[in-house]
Formats: sequence, structure tokens, C-alpha cells
Amino acid sequence: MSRHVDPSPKPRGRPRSTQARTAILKSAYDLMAEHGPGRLTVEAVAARAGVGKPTIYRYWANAQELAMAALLEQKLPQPSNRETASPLDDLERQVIHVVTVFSGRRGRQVTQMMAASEADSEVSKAFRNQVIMGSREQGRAILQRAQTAGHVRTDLDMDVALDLIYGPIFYRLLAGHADVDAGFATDIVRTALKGLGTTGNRRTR
Amino acid sequence: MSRHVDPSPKPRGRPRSTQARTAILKSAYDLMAEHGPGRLTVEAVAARAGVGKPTIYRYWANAQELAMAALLEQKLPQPSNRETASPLDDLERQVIHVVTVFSGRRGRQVTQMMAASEADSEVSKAFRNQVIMGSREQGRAILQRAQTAGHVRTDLDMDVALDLIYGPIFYRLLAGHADVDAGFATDIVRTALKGLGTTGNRRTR
DNA sequence: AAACTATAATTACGTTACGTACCGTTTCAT
DNA sequence: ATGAAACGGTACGTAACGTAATTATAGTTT
Repeated sequence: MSRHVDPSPKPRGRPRSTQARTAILKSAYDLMAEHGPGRLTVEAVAARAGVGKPTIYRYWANAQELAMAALLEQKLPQPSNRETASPLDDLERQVIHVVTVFSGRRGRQVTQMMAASEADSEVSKAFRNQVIMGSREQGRAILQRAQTAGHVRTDLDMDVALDLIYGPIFYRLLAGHADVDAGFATDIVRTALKGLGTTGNRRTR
Repeated sequence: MSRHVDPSPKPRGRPRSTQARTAILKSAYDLMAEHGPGRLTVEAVAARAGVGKPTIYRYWANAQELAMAALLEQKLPQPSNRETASPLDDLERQVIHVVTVFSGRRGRQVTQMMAASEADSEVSKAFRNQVIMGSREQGRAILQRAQTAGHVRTDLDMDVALDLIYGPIFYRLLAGHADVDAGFATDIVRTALKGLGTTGNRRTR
């Protein structure tokens, strides 16, 4: 009695307008740039995009999901993952790049959105993954090269190591207790590498 | 011609009801506990507190400020800043405490609020200061003791060092890419102290 | 004791945005 | 040609906003 359920049934009826979808995302992005991600309303997007509200709700459940989708569409600039002979220089360069991107206007919006979204929606997860994993996985690769080159300890929990490097950036962005600039980036990397402890203490624990 | 301006002029007219203010804050806090900080509405608070809306607006400009005030009122448990002979043990204990507090329900709400508030209002700043500085300044004191005891380098930028320790916690809380528990706390402290670099690398930069 | 003044609770109001339902129209596959 | 689904547009009921007006109340001042 069972039937085959076509996983992607042939589309019947009028297909969705790519043009409308694109206009929606662009309008949403522009409005966020003007008024910030918190003030994005579906009505304003519909009006600017020349689109009916139902068309928007057909794609996204609420303004927040739309906002994240719009930010994801206009992707953050990815650092040029160029490798030099010195993995430690590469790391420093990459962290500086991350800092530069996220302390800019768009980067701040992205951080804000990421922090504000409490929902466990698909879009929300995708958003977090996209934002976090981009820089983080690049850092992982670099650290591994640095390990191979003998510049970084091999007995590390790599995830902890990555958190140690990228955590301070978002911490400052969100708490706002100090500036986030290139100097901070190099400070992080160098301090993390050297460690806080004295040499005499290194062997004890 | 100048006159003395009384910094706290004697209150005229009917004094503000402390009872009303307390009821408002408590109702706001309870409602946040039930529905999360994002869904707090002034109307619901007024209804539950048995208070008129204007009374609420007399104290706070909007729901977000009220939310932060309510969270601030019910202060987060402060760690017992007890000092032992080993500052490094103290540090580890304190970071574990911070992790425990902020990974709990109330701590998560606080983190959420902190991240979501973009306004530069007074309440917003006070909120950030309260949340951040509590643990941070305690950590600073401990680190300084550790320096005196010779367990921690003295050529550090203390703010960077503190970010290195506390940054990863909030990073994980907000990005949600890994668990935040006591084990993570000890990992952070120990890794930060030892550093990521190999000994051979320590002298080079 | 009487006048004064700011707060209190209540009610009403205009505004904004939400998310949904319905419309007639359009654009495809069959 | 027929039918299905998306389209733009409009209208709707709901929720919450933040403000104004009203009357009562609680302290201070004279």
C-alpha cells in the first residue's frame, strides 16, 4: 500500500519569482543598513521591494529570519587564506582580518543579529554556523600547520585554543568595554601564544 | 548673583510609591523568567503588578530598560572572593563560578539582554558595567596577586589577559558551538596560562 | 487647617506592525 | 484549454506601543 513519495515533486502552478525574492532580500539589507537590524519591519520591506506581504511570509516566518537571510546573502568578505612560510604570521594576519571585518558596520550588525536571535530555527542555526565557522575553521587549519611546523603545542584541545583566540574579539564587541582594532588582534595572538604564566610555572600543572 | 543649587531638592508633591516600583520590577522579572526577556511587554507588567502604564513609563523609557533594571535588581550571585595561598587555584575557582552562573537560566537571560541591547542609554551602560565588571575586576585582582606571587608574567597588558580568560565563555554562550561547563572553565585557565606556543617559540617574538 | 504639588490608577486614544485571509491576475506544467 | 500555485494588492483583527486626560491621594509648605 505504500507509495513512493517524490522527495522533490515536480513543481505545479506558477513558480516562485526569483526577481521578487531578490528584491526582498536587497530591500531588507538596505533597510537594515539604514536603520539597524532591530528596526526592520516586514511592511517596510514589502513596500520598498514592491512586493506583497504574503510573498515575504511565504519565504520567511518573521522579520528576524528575513534579516538573517538578508545578511547571509550579502556574505561577509572572506579573508584570503594565503599561506606563507610562517603559520604564526598567517594566524596574526587572519585574526587582524576578522577583527577588521567584525568591527565594521556590517560586522557589528551580524554580531548583533547573532546575539539577539534566541530562536532555534533553521535560519538561525545556519546563520550562526556561517558567521562562526568561517573564521574559526580557517583558524583551525592555520593552527594545525603551526603545530606541524613545531610552533604550537600538540597537546592542545583545539577547540579551546580557538575559543581563546576568537572569544576575546566577540567579548569586546558585545560588552564594549574596550576598543577592538588591529592592535588588539595582535595582542591576542601573541599573548595567547606566550601564555599568561611564568616559565617557572609552566611545568607545575 | 549665583545661587546655591540644591543637588537633591526637597521632594514636592506626592512621593513615588516604593511599593509600586518594587511590584513593577518583580513582575517584570517573573514575566521574563516565564517567557524570556524578548517577550516582555509593558502592558503585561502593568497588569500583573496592578499598576498603571504611565507609572512604569515614569521610571523607564521602554520595555528594554525596564528589563535590564529588573535583571539588575535581582543581582547575580557574586562569587565568594576567598583567597587561598594559591592565586592560580583562586582564579580557576572563580572562572568556574562565572561559568556556572552564566550558563544557568538567569545568566543566559542576562547575556542575551546584554547582547541584544544596542541603545547607548544609561541603563544599558550600567547594565553592561554591572555584568562585565563584576567578574572581570575580581579576575583582575586575582591575577595581580598571582603576579606578585610570581606565577604570572608581569609584562602583560592586563586587559588583554582578562579578555583572554573571560572572552571564550561569552563567545561560546552566544555562538553556541560547544558546551559551557566547569570543564571548559578549567581548560581555559590552564591553556591561557601555559599558552599555545611551544617553549622554543617563546623567546622569538 | 488649607493650599499646593507631584504621583497614583484608570481610561481612552491614535499609531504601528503584526500575521492571515481573500481577491482577481499571472505564469507555468499538463 | 485546464488547473495549480505564486503574484501584487487590500482588508482585517490583534497586540502593543507611548501619550493624554481625569480624578483621587499623599505628603510638604504656609
